Amino acid sequence: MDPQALAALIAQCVEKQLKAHGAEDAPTLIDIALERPRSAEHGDWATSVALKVAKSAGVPPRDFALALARDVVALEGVAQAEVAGPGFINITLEAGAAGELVSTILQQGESYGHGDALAGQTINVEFVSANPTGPLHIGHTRWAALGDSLVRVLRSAGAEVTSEFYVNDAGAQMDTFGASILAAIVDEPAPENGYHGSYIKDLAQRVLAQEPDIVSLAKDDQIALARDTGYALQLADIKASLAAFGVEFGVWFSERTLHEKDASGLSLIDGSLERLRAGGHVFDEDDAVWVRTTDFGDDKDRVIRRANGVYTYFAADAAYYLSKTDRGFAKKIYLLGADHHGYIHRLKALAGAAGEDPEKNIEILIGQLVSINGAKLSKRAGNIIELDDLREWLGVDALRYSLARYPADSPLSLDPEILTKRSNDNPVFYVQYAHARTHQVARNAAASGVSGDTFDPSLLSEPSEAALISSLADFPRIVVQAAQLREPHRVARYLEEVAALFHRWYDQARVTPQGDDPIEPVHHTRLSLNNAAGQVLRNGLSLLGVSAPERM
RNA sequence: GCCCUCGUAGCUCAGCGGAUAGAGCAGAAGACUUCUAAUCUUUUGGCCGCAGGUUCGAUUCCUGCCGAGGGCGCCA
Repeated sequence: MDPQALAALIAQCVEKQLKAHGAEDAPTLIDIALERPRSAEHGDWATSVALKVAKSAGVPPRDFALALARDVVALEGVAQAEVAGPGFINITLEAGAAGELVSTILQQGESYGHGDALAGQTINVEFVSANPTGPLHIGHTRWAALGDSLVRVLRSAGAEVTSEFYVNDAGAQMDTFGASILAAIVDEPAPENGYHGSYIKDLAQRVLAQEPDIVSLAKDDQIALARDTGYALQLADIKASLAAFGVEFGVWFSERTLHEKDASGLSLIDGSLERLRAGGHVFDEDDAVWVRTTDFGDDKDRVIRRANGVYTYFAADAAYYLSKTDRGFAKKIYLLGADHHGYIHRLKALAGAAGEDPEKNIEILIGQLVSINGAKLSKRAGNIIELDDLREWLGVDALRYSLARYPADSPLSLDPEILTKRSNDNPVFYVQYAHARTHQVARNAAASGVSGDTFDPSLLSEPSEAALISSLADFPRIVVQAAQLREPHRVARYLEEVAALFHRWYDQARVTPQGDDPIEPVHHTRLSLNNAAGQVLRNGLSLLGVSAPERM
């Protein structure tokens, strides 16, 4: 029996008890809040539903729990239902009923963990969105790992998700970028506030190789050519870095397309301003056009078009936001670095000014900085640490896993020595090793004639087996939770728990008989449990973009 | 000055308003003629920054304070 089915049955029991006490409100499935107790003495599953609904029934929680427990224990497959503490109900399943889950997992295979909790939601997740003026650095690396895992988790929960990279390819920084490359080509010092760092010199050489005639052009044309050629090269590098990191984007959205005039001479930005004006949150003052973002919690109103008629960056943000709406995304998720947190109010204000609900249609996840060995890194400075270097140094798996196992808002300092260790210190190896071990066990089983063709779940009666099974049963719920809370790190933490329970079980129960002992049904049955554990570990790692090796 | 995030074991960090606050590492003691010991078992270690509030119940939600980091533009 899986927890969802159990929760549904308990919901019926609760409903019955509520009616018996004359209360009207029937609880939803969420109210059951079936959870896995930390302590094994508390059974396989526990619910605090009695504490929550007792008030509406007008009886003390413990009395309600006692009555409810009598109904629950009568359910098929339930071995025990005990009331503990103020009114918790601790449920122990019969070994056979719990073990059935193993065949469910093996049947569903890769799709075990997929669900429809977020079905019908169309979500746009924008992340990384680095300026195409330089290589991706360690901060981008964190957002790439986190954002991509979030996308996978959301999809697994049934949402329709598009991952998107906003390319800031318009604006003065692009000209500075072009001028910086040009300076390197003609061997002049970099312009003030320009980009330096050795990658500019590399780009300059590649631009020169591609456009050898650039030196003979007029100055403005030189800058434009250096800019556009360098941009194409740099963006291709960024795409290649992300692809090597296992991160794919559905849409690469160019900011320039927002500025382009259509046949009637109007750009998307022009149109957006008029749409916002219609919403009533736009006003004119000092010859400039403003959005009253203070209506939505911003600390000051924002200029969207300057007195000189030029749009601000905020105008492009507005047009971009509306573009997402026009492309059918009801929910827009932005993953931004901590240095962009000042954008929260103005972005939410955009949603409000556009006539949408800032609480529902837009979500902004702010991520804290990462450091390695306490060193913080700056993009403009020459000492950036690149994603590519990190990947080659630590490997995709260790890097992605380490970055995805912490919540985005937790400041993070990684220890490179731990990331390269092959032991318990390093959680990615611990989890991957557990997965490899399931394959090793299966290989040994096959070699000694344990086929798994007999499956009798009532034989899975060891405490370590019950613990492993109920953790495997929890996977779909963990995925939904990670999706709803936008916290993919929950998957990683869960996998570490499954790995620990698997290792413990491996230590205590054998799949292949020892020595000359005969092969018995329990061995076949345990092979199925072993394989189910491997499946869950594999499915979970895949949500994090981490490989699941069969041998280590 | 205003805004955002964070403050949990010696360290790095988990913790969906619930039970005795957890994991790994570090410290102590054990288990290898092994299904790979890359593992497992036992154990030491906490005013959950401080003070109030809401609640049957607060590490969790709210307010204030203290501390750490980051950010404030008619820049992009």
